[in-house]
Amino acid sequence: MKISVLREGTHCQSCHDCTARGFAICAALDKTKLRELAQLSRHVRFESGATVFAQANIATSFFSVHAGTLRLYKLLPDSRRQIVGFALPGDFLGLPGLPQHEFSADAIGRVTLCQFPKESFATFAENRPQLLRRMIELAGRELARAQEHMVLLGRRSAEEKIASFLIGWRDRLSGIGRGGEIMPLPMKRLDIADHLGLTIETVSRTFSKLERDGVIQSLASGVVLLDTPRAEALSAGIS
Amino acid sequence: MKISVLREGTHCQSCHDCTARGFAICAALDKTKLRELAQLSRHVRFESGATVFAQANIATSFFSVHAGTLRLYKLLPDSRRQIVGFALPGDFLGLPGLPQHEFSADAIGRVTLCQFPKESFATFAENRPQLLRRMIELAGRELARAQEHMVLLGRRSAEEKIASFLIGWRDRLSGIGRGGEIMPLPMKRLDIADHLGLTIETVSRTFSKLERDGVIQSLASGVVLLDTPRAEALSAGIS
DNA sequence: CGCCATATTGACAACTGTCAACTTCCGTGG
DNA sequence: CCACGGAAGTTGACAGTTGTCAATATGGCG
Repeated sequence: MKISVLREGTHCQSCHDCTARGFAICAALDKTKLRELAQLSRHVRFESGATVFAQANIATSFFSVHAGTLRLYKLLPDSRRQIVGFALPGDFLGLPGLPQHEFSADAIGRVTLCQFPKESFATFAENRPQLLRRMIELAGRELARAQEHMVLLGRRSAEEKIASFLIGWRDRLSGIGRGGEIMPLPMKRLDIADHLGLTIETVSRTFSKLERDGVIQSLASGVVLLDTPRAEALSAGIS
Repeated sequence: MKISVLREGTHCQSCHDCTARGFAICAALDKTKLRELAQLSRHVRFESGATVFAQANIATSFFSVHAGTLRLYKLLPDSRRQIVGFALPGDFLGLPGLPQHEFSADAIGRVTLCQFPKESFATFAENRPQLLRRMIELAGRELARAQEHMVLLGRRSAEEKIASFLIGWRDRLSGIGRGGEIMPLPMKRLDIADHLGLTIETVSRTFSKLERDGVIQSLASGVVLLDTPRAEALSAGIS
C-alpha cells in the first residue's frame, strides 16, 4: 500500500468549463453558488497507486472526482479485499453523518480531485436544499449500484460476473461521454477479481473463454465487445 | 408471489408516542413539523407474505417501517433471488430521484408502515434541510451496510457469512431496543440463504455446525449466542 | 536485451451446490 | 385427541464450479 502522494493545488478557478461538471455534485448549482463552492475547494492530484484516504481514518474532507479512476475497497484482517466500487469523474466521495471513512480509496493511474474540507462543506450545504437534494440523488444512485452488485456477488456465475462487469463499465463510461468501440480497463486483473468476488486466475480464464467464444476481444488498450447481445444476455442472467 | 393485502388506515394520529419514532426519518422533526408530516401519511398494514411493492413498478409512495420485518430483494429472469436487505422499524423505503422501485419488498410476518405519497412527501421535504439531511444520513447508513454486505458476499466463507449475519442481526435489533438473550429470526432459511448468497442446505448445515461447536443454540423462537467472542471473531474474519 | 510485474494456463483440491431422502413442526379436520 | 398432510428444515452422497498452487508466457521499461 503506497503512501499517498498529494500535490497541493489551488482553488478551483474554472468550474464553468470543468469536464466533470455535468455529472458531479455541482451540477445542482447556479453560477453564483458554484463560485462560492469553488472558494471552498481545491484541486489535488494523486499519482498512480496513491492512497487518497484509508478505511477507518477520520474523514476530514469530501472529494469530487475530476479526472481518473479510483478503486474503493474494504479489507478483512487477513488481507482479503473487496473492491466495493470504482469511482469515475463526477463521483462524490464521503458521506456527511459518518465520522470515519467506510472504505479506502486509491488512485488507478493519475487522478485529480476537488477536495472540500468536511466542516466548511457541511456548513455550506446545510441550508442549501438544492445541494442536499443533489447529494440524496447521488447517494441513491450509489445505493442502487451497490444493490445491483450484491446480486452479482451473491447469485451469478463467474462468466456472468465478467460479462456483467463489462456491460456495466461500458454503460458508466458512456454515461460520462467516454463511450467508444474499444473500452479501456484501467484496473488490473486483481482489481477485477476483488471486485467480482473471484480470484485472478478465474478472471483470466473467463476472459479467455469469452474471447474464444467470440464475445469479446482483449487488447492491450482495452476490451472490444464483439457480440454485444450475447454479453448483454449473460449480464442480464439470461441463459 | 402473493398479491399484496393492504388494509386502508387512517392518518397517523399519534406520532409522538410512535415506537419507531427515535430511529425513523421523523426523528429530525420538531413537534409542529411532525404534525404536518403526519397529515401526509397514513398507516397501512400488510399480512405475512404480502408484497408491499415490486421491483420496476413505478414508485408512488415512500414508506417508513413502523413494526415488523420486510425482505427487500431483486430477482434475475430465471428466478434466482438476492435479498439485498431486511427492513426493520425505522427504516425508510424509497429514494427520491428514481422513478421506479429498485427492488421488491414483502412482509415477513405482519407489518405496519407509514405510507407517504411520493409527490406530497417530495414537496414537503423540498425546502426542509433538516429532513433532507436526515434522508442523507439514512441513505448513508444504508450504503455503508450495503458495502459491508458486499465484503460478506464476495470474500467470506459460509461459516463466516452465517456468523456475520447473526452478529449483524443482533446489533440491528439492539439498535432499535430489541436486544435480548434469545434473538428472534423471523425470516426463513431460504431468506437467509438468498441474503448470504448460499443455498438453503448450506445454511442448514452451517447452523448445525455452529451448534455442534457450541457457538449458538437454535430454538424454535430464535437463536442464542453461546460463544459470542467466537461468533464475533468469525464475523470479523479472524481465523 | 533483460528484468520484474502482470497475466495465462494446467493440474488438482476443496467448498459449496445439487439431488434426494428423511425428519420435524404445525395446523386442520376427522 | 389423534391422524393426516404440507411446509420447513436437516442430513447424506455426489458433482461441479471455483480456488489453490505452480509453471510458463507476455509486456513494459530501464
